[in-house]
Amino acid sequence: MQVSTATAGPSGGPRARSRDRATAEIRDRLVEAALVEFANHGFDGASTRAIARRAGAHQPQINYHFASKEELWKAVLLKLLGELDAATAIAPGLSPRETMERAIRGVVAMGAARPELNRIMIHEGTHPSDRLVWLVETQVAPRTRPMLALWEKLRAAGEAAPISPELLYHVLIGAASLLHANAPEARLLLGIEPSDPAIVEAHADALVAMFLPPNPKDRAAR
Amino acid sequence: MQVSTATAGPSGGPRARSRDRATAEIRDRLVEAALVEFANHGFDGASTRAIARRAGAHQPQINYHFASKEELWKAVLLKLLGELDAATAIAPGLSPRETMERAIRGVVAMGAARPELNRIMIHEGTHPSDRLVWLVETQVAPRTRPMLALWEKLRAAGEAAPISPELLYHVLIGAASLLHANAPEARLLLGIEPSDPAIVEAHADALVAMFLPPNPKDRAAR
DNA sequence: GTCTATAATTAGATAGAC
DNA sequence: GTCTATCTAATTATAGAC
Repeated sequence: MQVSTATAGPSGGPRARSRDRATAEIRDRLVEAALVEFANHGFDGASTRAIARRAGAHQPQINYHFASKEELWKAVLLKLLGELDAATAIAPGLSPRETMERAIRGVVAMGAARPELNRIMIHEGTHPSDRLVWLVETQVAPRTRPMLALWEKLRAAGEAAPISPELLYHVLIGAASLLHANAPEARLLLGIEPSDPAIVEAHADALVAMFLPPNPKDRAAR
Repeated sequence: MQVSTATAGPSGGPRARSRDRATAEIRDRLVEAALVEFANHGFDGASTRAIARRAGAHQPQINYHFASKEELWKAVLLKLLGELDAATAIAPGLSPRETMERAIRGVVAMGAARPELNRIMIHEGTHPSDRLVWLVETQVAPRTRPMLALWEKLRAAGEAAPISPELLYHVLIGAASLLHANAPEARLLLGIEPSDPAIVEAHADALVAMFLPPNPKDRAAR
């Protein structure tokens, strides 16, 4: 990564700050363009020329602002995962069941708003690579553990569908994200627009009903 | 692979049949190799050289046996979809519920045995292309319609989870296939082997329980 | 920081000897 | 049918003028 080492004064006069702002902007434009190209064609299938063109920049600017295509890819994922964190942030004071419901709705909302994250993860997950190891070990695993612990608690309380924690992650993410990751297919096959708010809500409702079925004890208590 | 030098007689002596057999064999080896490369890297990311290497052939043989990379890709899908049909063939005399249960178990079994089909479909579904149009219109749509009709029947009978037919396809396929499509990720993240028969069975059992929950009427009748 | 030019490699496809 | 050589185009990355 190219750090903007100030050529200006000791540490940042007005001009240096203005230039830093411009640098941050072009970097973000490149990340936004790369996110789409990586999501559409996979890492190998995406070309830095197409990314630069989409960003309104020249191809060598990628190697200037990022050390390599791979570093650009990592920047893409860090940005998208930050947005995922915002969409699934846990609110304090909620019951385990409410927490899980919020997580499910957050995952669906994120998949609809930013299908690129799931597209990229799905592309990468199909074959072993150094990128996949980085992604799983440093990003996915830390985010997954709290959800699996929560699931075990719900299962013990009889409030969760009969799915083992080992299977939960892929069953839930698959059920929640494929419609959006493969939205172009859904448009052709079903003639629907997966990002339509009414569909997003129906989708989330269905998943909550399936993964968090009504608790028999609650029904008895009513 | 060296074939008998025979140019053989006018139309189909023993030697011609032997050559046809050899041709069919190399074609299938190329299809099997292509299936893995397309599944791992997507259409754009897969190279014909890597495919030929995996098949123990030379790169120009692909253009000799298939008109183009795209025709090879279509041959891959026709083979895999034929196997899917075999795995999900409907048995006569079963109730709608039993038929749906068999379909769910067949989809899971196919995903575990041939993860390449779902990997390729997932790669293609992320962006519009002529290949996607061909895939959806000529292959996916005809196979999907009977399943959706069956689902509506089950929903009307109160035997199906509360998912609209429009959402069913992607929710079910996502829940059933992501674990296998992204098996390399699951191995790293969870330390499990998704093709393990015990996991395949537990996975299918969980999906059947979630998508075909016990019918309240049946419970009342017991 | 940008942009032109280009190096070094690889892509899909073809020609022609065998 | 196979296989070597090769064509054209596209790839990531770099050099250097501005």
